[in-house]
Amino acid sequence: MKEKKISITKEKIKRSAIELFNTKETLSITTNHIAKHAGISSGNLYYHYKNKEEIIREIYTEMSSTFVSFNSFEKIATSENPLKELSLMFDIYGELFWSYRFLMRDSAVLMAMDSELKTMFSKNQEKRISQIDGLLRYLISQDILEGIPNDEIPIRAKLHWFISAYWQVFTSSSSEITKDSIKEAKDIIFKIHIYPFLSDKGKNLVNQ
Amino acid sequence: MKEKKISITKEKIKRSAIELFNTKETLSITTNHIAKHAGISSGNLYYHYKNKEEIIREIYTEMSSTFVSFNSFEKIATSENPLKELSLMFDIYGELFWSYRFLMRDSAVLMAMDSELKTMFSKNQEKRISQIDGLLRYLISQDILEGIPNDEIPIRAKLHWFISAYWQVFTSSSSEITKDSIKEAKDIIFKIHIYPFLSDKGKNLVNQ
DNA sequence: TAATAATTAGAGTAATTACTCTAAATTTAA
DNA sequence: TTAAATTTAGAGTAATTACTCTAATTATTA
Repeated sequence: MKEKKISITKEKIKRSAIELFNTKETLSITTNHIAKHAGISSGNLYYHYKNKEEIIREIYTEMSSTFVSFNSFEKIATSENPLKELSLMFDIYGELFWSYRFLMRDSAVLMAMDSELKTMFSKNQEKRISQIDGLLRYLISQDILEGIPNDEIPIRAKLHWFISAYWQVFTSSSSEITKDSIKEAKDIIFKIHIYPFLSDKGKNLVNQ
Repeated sequence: MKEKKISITKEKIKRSAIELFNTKETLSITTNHIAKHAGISSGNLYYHYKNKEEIIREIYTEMSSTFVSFNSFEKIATSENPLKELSLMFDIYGELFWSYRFLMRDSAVLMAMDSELKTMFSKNQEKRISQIDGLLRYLISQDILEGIPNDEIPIRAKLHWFISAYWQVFTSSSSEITKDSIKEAKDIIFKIHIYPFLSDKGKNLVNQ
């Protein structure tokens, strides 16, 4: 079993990159900036990372696996109050999206610059959408949601993901991303896309 | 009254840019590519345009004013069947979005590279959203739509715009933009966000 | 301790590409 | 027809920035 040694420097590079990307214009940040901010030389940065894209991809992978670790259909399915559980899960995602907000905000830009990242993103996206699809079906099967035509489920799943993932792209076109703008995406999904389809049982769960 | 003389070369540059941006990766297209495709020299291109961004901004302005020329609240408000009129208008927008699809697809990238374009885009966006807001209120006032809480109108207007303008960003993250993917955005707005709120009167209008 | 391996600095390179400059060609005006 | 203005070509520049290379330092191991 090969042990991956965690290099402190490598970690420092990643953290610096996240902080700079989050707080400045992603496009304006060069590898030299990242190295400087990490307090190391440019050559050293390239000793740890093959190139700039690799840094970003590693950050994406980090966020992605954190996401997956919090993401559990079982937890929702076994909960007494699946809707509340879902809401909590959204709050955790919100924190995550905030920590890695440049990835959400500039996803389009980053994908345009790195096709490998685009592939990763796109694959991940498909998984999330089919997960949402399954979740909607589950909530309907449990008579928590009602009145959603079966043939609308796929497009609704797509739409939910679209809002979760792209609302920050939209927001950042006219203002800064804030924790509130992240919460806004959750609100849209719940208030506009879930609550109107609550069964009586579902309504009770929400009011609990 | 100063007459703007239309330069054939300038026009040729614009058309070439649109075609290249639409059909290739926007980021990969250089001014040299555009000049070559237009059959002129690079120096000539810069005689007509101050810089690359100016070309893109001019294309954006062109699309924007075409949009506005088709965009008429009056036409909807005076129509016997406002919903059908709205649907027709969406089809025209769809054509427009197709012709300038790189602007929709890569809006985030382009804005990241040109803050002036971002400002234009953002101002335009605000106008569209308040227009949609007004339209929703009108349809409600005419008892065509019902059941939409008043305090939800602003966020729904935002959401409608978001879907119209950003669905192509989402689509292009996993596949090519097609006329179908543009139509999909319309379908989502109508099927998911309008039809469920149709009054009996509204339903009749749709079935006409 | 000596030898080897891993890490680091930082100067320097290489490639890209937006944009400039000048002189020539063409068009317009007088 | 000649002078002036506009348009064009294309070679060349300038600036940026991702990335390389080498030599030195530090850590590890035998």
